[in-house]
Amino acid sequence: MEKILNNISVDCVIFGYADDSLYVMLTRRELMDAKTGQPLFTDYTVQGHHILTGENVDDAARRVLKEKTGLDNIYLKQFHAFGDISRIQHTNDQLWLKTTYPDVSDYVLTVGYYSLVDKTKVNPDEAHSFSSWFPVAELPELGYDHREIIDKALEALQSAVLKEPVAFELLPEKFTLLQVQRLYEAILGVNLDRRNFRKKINQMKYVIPLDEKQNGVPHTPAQYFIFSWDVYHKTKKEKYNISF
Amino acid sequence: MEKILNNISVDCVIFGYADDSLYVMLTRRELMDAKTGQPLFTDYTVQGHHILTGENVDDAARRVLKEKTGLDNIYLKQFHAFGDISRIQHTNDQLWLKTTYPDVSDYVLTVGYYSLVDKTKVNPDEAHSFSSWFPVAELPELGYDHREIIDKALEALQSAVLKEPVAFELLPEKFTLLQVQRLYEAILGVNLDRRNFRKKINQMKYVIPLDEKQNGVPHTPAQYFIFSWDVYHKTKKEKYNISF
DNA sequence: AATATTGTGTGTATTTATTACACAGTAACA
DNA sequence: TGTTACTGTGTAATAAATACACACAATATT
Repeated sequence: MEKILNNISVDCVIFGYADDSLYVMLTRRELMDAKTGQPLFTDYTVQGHHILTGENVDDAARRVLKEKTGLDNIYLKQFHAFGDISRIQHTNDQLWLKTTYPDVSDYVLTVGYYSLVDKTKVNPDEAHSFSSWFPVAELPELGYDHREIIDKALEALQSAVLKEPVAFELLPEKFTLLQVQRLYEAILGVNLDRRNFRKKINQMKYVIPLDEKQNGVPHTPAQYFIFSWDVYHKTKKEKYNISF
Repeated sequence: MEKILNNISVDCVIFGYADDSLYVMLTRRELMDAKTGQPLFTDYTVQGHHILTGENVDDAARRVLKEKTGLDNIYLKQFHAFGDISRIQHTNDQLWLKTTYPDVSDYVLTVGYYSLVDKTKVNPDEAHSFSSWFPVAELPELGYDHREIIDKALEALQSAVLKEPVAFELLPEKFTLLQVQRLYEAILGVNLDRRNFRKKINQMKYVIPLDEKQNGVPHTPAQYFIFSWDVYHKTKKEKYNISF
């Protein structure tokens, strides 16, 4: 019999990419006054859930991601555990918990994960009815410590894409160099020089040009590339460069 | 009244530096057969403890570090949460828990922290009687999933010292360039070219030469330097260099 | 007094990476 | 036929990474 552990949860910061922009999936939280039927407050949270008995914490995160996006086998990475006693102590959070989840403990440690999904592949029907996408730069009011969680998730994602080719996980199998650049720009929040960026990517042996070009685009068709994890793993070297 | 939370703990991987080498502090775990008085097994674990009610998880880690080393205000960083159901399921671990901590839950999520201390400043009297230092390259048999925890802690430390000047936290206020180099070599486990390393450090404006030299050393006395976090923070720039 | 030991301080040539920057061309569409 | 939007390309300047050798100073050893 699966029960929830009332003091351990996971929270998934689901980054969605589309239209050259980065979004976060958030769930609306609205508490109604029992008497008047008026909303007491409205805010948003990232997707989370308590872990179940007998469940690995990584599996709990995958479960939440699957529930909210319908997606499996997606890049999903733990980035930090949040365990301050104050994290669920604000008035709205206490009200919400007491009325909605009376069994939850006073103290909940949550393990934060982020993932990076193709926003266009998340079927709105599969997403939870109260969930929607917000541009990372324009977040609404957030519950609990979820502002901190999202900030830290974004920092972790930004570090990750500079150090490992995880961004390629998100691109279609065949992609153009502009697609790679736009993705990096969306994640990092900066503009990158096109020619220098292409030079950089071109020197990566594991980004392999195909004999195939775009079709039906209203401009010079771009060459397609594929990413090879195989070549990547076979050719990568340890680097010991101090850079701060 | 402070109680322990029986399903959440912290584990501190305490790295100690001395003699140009990196060590890990481990605690001996020996279970005796109640009848024969013979040891059933002996192994080692990193220092951990369950968190207490009303305690921030970061504070729990600080508490453990203080208990085991007597040290306060030391670089201590959370690096990963470990929450697989199998992590305390091995025979020795179950035997140990059932006889020693019967109240502990079947499932314990642990939050891993690492710290970096001056091994020579850890007073052996203050250290737990069963604790001792092991070179990172020669670890004994480890309990639970502590091999994985230590491996991941070391990777996190290695990444951290390349990206941020945290290694300087460990050096004495006044240090020589060779001391910096030896510390990096110990943490990274590689040899670095002396002239290139000095060139690198010398270009850092926040590593400031003093008008003071070593004394009583059996070779040319080296110049002392200090590290300035102030200058560091004032001069640091965001970098967006892809490097993998 | 001589010598061994151990670490200090210094420079250059080569290669590689980073940065800043401009123009001609192609496919679709209006 | 022009407009739009993106492709593909190169160079000069600067900065960083790498590989590598010798003279010197302070102490300890004989």
